[in-house]
Amino acid sequence: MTTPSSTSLETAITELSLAIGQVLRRLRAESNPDELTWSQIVALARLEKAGPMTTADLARAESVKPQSMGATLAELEREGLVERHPHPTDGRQVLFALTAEGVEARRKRGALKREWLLAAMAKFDPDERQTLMSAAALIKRLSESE
Amino acid sequence: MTTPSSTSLETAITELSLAIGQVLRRLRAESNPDELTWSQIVALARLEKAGPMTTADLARAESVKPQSMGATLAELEREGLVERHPHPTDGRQVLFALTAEGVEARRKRGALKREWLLAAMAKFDPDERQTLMSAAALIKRLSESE
DNA sequence: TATTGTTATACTCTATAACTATA
DNA sequence: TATAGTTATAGAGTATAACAATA
Repeated sequence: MTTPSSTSLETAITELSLAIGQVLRRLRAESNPDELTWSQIVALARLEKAGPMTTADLARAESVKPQSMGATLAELEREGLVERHPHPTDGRQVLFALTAEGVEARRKRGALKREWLLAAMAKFDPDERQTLMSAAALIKRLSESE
Repeated sequence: MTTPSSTSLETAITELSLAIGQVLRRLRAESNPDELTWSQIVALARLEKAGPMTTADLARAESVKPQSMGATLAELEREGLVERHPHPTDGRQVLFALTAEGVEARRKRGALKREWLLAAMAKFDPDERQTLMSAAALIKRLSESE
């Protein structure tokens, strides 16, 4: 833990985590009153990819507490972007599913963030884009670590 | 914007941004009552790297509003981790600098997050670590885009 | 007993708006 | 006028604690 190589690994980790934090602040800042919030986009994207899920499963998948995910889902439900269905066999559980409006909203009301990222990525050369795409998969594994 | 290649770029971008968000949530979750918050770590790291800075410069560097950075610095000052110095020529500006306690705190009170990241990185092979380190520099450029 | 979800409450982070002091 | 910083207020995101319903 005190060898030169782990020290440089630690420096690199600091740089990586600072950079990650900053990109997320930039993404959050790309917004207008109609735009979905980041946590809403994340929840909708997860439901679209994985199909109907319970609050607890969504919370586990996104590394937040069930109460926090519950608040996000309550707001999405209020806007008609998700709807709840009873679980077929377990009366405690509630399955949340995207509505047609939810699919539409995810495409349209996250546009500014997507456009900012696309424009920023366009400034990289193909090799650099490839590195970022490879890194995306690794960062995903990183977030699932432990 | 509708060609196959930009579509796959867009998919990759979505994956990248979701992964980035999730890593940051994991990092935030690695905490105990003594641990510094993420925004405190970021501000201390910036001051340590770049030397004394004004609120406005720090805010620009981290893509937040001066008022937001002011709140972070006020808390750090209350804990004795930074101190303010008058600007030599401009009476409006205030230069914030790390104290000895600030240097110490950055090393010790962000330990859980650093340990989690180190442990997670240890699970990658050398090629993958190299990809992540290259990506760190690119992600930094991404955050500075525009 | 353990799990799912809800309600209540609080803290962090960030924003906007209005203000003061200095340039 | 323009800029640096402060104060006041609000909203998003998340957490913990206490509870009810179901398994």
